[in-house]
Amino acid sequence: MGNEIHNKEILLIDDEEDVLEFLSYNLRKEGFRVHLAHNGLEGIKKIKELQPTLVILDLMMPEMDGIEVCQTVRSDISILQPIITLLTSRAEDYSQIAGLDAGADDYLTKPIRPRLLVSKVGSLLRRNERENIISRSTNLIIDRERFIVILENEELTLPKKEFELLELLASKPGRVFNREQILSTIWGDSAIVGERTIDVHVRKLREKLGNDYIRTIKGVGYTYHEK
Amino acid sequence: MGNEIHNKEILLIDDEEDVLEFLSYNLRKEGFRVHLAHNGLEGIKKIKELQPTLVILDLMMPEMDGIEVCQTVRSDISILQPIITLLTSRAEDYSQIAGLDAGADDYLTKPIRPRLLVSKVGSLLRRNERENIISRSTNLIIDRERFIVILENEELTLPKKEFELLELLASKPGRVFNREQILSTIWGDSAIVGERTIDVHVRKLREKLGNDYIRTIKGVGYTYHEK
DNA sequence: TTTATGTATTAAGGATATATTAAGGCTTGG
DNA sequence: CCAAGCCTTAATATATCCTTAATACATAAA
Repeated sequence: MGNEIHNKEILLIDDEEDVLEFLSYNLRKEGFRVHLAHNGLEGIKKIKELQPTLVILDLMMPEMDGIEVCQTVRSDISILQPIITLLTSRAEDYSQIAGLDAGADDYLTKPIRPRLLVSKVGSLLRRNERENIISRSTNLIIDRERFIVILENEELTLPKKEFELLELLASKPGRVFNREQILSTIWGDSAIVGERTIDVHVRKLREKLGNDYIRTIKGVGYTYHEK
Repeated sequence: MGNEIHNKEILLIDDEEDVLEFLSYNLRKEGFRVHLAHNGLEGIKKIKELQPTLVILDLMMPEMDGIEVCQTVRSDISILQPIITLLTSRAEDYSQIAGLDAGADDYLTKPIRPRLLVSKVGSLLRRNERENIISRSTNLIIDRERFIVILENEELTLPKKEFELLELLASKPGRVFNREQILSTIWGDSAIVGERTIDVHVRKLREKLGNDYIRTIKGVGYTYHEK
């Protein structure tokens, strides 16, 4: 252990020196590249400088608490959005939800166990570099990193929703996704948009890909199918 | 509520005790039979022991995360394959798709709303009651996920009603379904359609499958029979 | 053989789900 | 601030599926 190489920056923001030390010690031991900040303002400044992949952020801090930092970061378009994990004490269950509302991705509960910390961080970072979808038979590549689609050697840049929709459908060629599944995956469980919206995006995709890739199963859903 | 009887095993795998408690409480209240595991390895062990119908699996766990568990389970042919649902945090949007790639069937997003949980679990278990139908002797496969029928290596896409009718008949080869049963299964108990409608759908099926599969028992009903 | 009963077959219309288009509101980048 | 592009909605068009109804056929009972 500790001999894995990580090339992503992690920023820890906490007002308590011991926590910073504890976290950074355990993460550095495993080869993570860790930076520190002692309060919210310094944290935001360093986020802009370092463009970290992951930020671990204490919820309780003087001056500017975790939620505020989170909201500030999320609403600042000049920031390359990091994964944000909140540090909370066990009993503050509601703060977790408030944190998620503010745009946090996950949370860690104190007291923190080193092994859990390390594996969670590893898992969060891994999640960040997802595999591309490649389908040989249809000659389709979905490049998640560059956010482009390559179809029959032609490069396409799709708008976000279209990209996500194609990504979902192509993730399981042949499988029929019903409207409910599509809505909850792409728009979230509290789906606010009308069902017709899906049709429109499908339309756009067909316009760009051709009509042969996405098949409608009337009354059931849509499916991406290999030719 | 809670007075329904479920005879299928559900396994929850999560490293956080509170989550396990929250989930199991809400599911048990509704009469589901719930088992617990605290990490991936224990989870896999219990999957082998219990052969659960449904596994709810946290994506983020120390040691072995949800994706790994999922892949392990899916590639182990000694395991009677359960339905796998991943628990994800809200903002990890694409992990849902990564999860699908890894062989998960569905996912739940944290924070979890009890009602959504219960209804989703119910519908997942129900889905499982009608698994894919495979008949060796007639060379028929009914693939519900892809919503297609494969007969003698030929792929057919049937309209919804025809699909459902064939699905019903083929679920018990040799058994005769009377019109009442067919109506209430496919059209629901508040059947509004005339009986002749069934004949028409049978006709369409015979047109597509050939005349040898669905047999009429005059005055009684229809049956799917092996050759 | 005739009649009665239940099913088969066909075509047409109605019903429903989806396709298509255009427009408006929003966000974003210059 | 304007221009461009994106997302969603709403209105309309289209397509496919479902159902009905009319007629033909088959079988068994009278």
